[in-house]
Order: sequence, then structure tokens, then C-alpha cells
Amino acid sequence: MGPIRGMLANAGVTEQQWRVLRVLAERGPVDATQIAGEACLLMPSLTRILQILEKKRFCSRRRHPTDRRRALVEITAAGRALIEANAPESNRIFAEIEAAFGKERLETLLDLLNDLTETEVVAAREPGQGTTED
Amino acid sequence: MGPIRGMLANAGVTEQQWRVLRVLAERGPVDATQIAGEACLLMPSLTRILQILEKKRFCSRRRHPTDRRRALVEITAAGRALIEANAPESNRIFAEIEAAFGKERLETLLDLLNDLTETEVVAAREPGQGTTED
DNA sequence: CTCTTATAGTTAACTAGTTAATTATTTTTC
DNA sequence: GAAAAATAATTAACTAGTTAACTATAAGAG
Repeated sequence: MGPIRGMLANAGVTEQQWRVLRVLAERGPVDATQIAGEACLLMPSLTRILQILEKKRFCSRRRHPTDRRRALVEITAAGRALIEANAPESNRIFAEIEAAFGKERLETLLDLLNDLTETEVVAAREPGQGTTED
Repeated sequence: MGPIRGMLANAGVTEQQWRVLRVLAERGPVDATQIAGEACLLMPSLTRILQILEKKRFCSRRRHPTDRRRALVEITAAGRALIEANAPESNRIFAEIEAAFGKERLETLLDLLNDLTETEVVAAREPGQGTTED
């Protein structure tokens, strides 16, 4: 992520803030839990990131109309401008990495990582005490 | 790393502290830069981790005999005891992951990750201005 | 030998990951 | 419909990643 981080540092946002902004740009107004899922963030991290993005005027929040527990988060014009200003360079860098590393190998890598995540959860169970299952 | 972290939490250390302790146990007295290299940590992180480990009496430091800039860090008996108490379970968990995920696939994954790290560095160079090279 | 440069390590400031506790609201159950 | 359980989000406390600035010591150049 080095090159991407450098570019984003110039734009004044971090990698995670950028990821959240992209979710907001693509999905329109969404609640925090959905952002967390799509941006791979835990809720406490997301809470802080949204506070920062709001302070920077890159997003705004309002109450969910029918469920007052939820927030509806929306990107602002400034946020969208930031995305549009940096998306080409971001895409260029990713394309360069993909080309240098090999598209197939990159896909293999991502597949393996996904599988490993699932594998670990299974391996996390303590052996020999399966009282509720089976 | 979930299962490992759970085990280490019981032992009162974090993943990174554990990694540093293992380097200390395997290498004997070493300077901080070498620990950072082997444990994949940046120096500022390592500085903090060593301070914590020292506070917990799991390691100690003294001056390097010929270079007073360097520290020589060494594991204590308590640190070694912690390693010995937890190494079997740690190895068991890793073996379980390896078995569930597949030894070959795990090796492939690690190889790909190493390659990607190197690839990214190359991709980081700005294109079109190679004045010093070529 | 002194001035410059490089190296080892620390500190500072900010951001994020992690777990647990907490608040507010909604849904379920009796 | 009220008590209990579940859910959305926040806060707190701690640890670590990251960059930059800084201190102390060592090595090299004149």
C-alpha cells in the first residue's frame, strides 16, 4: 500500500478514511454497520474515522428515518471531489501493481487469503468439547 | 492469528511482544535493530515493546561493549519460562492451521506475500523520470 | 584533529486495531 | 403491554503502525 498511502497523504486522508469515502461514494447514504462491513473495519475504528471525516467535512450524518439507533452517513460534495481527484491515480497504481505482480497471481493470493481467514475460524474452536454441536 | 492472540492474552502478552520474546530466546543478546528486523517491527514500535517487556521483567538491557549507541537486549528467566509454557500450544495451533489449510497452500501464500512486498517497492517508483538509473 | 555525515535508538503526534463496557433503541417473549 | 433479549453505535483503555524530529555516539573527509 505504500504508493497509495503516499498519494493519499498529499490529499490529507489515510488509507482507511479513503476506503470509507469510497464506500460512501459507491453506496450512497448507508448506516455505519454496512460501512464497517464493506470497508473491513470494526465499529470502534469506524466511529473514530467517521468523526474525523465529518470534522473534515467529507461526510455528514443524519438519523435513520425508521430506526433511531442507526446513523445514515452520506458523502459531501467535498468528499466526492476528493475521490474524483484521486481515483485515477489510485487506479493507475493498482493497475501497475497488478501488471508487475501478475493478475493471476494476485487473484490466487486474494483467494488464499480469504480461505485462510475462514480456516482460522474453524481452527479456533477448542477440540474435544463439542457439546452443543454434533 | 485469533487463536494465538487468545492464548497469549491469557499469558499477559501481545502478539508482537511474543514475537520479540521468541527472537530474544532464539538469538541470545541482540541489539534492537536486529530484533526489529527479525520480528518485522519498526524501531519506534520496538522501543515501546521493549519498554513494556522490561517493565514486566521479561527482558533486560545493557550497553553494547564497543558501541555505546547500541543496546544489548536479553531475555530473562521469567521470559524464557513464559516462552516454554506457551510454545507447545502455539505450535499446536499453527500445526492445526497448517493441517486445515494445507501445507502447500500455506507455503504458496507466504511466497506470494513475499513477492508482493518486493513488487510494491518497484511499483512505487514514479515512472518516466529515471535520471540516475539507466 | 575537527567538521561533516551516518547510524542506533528514542520521543512525539496522530491514527487505527482490539476488547470490554456502556447507552439508546428496537424486537421478542411472556 | 412490560420485562428481557438483541442490535446500533459510542466510549474507554491499551497497544501498535507510521512519519518526522531529535539525541547521542561513531565513522569518514578535509
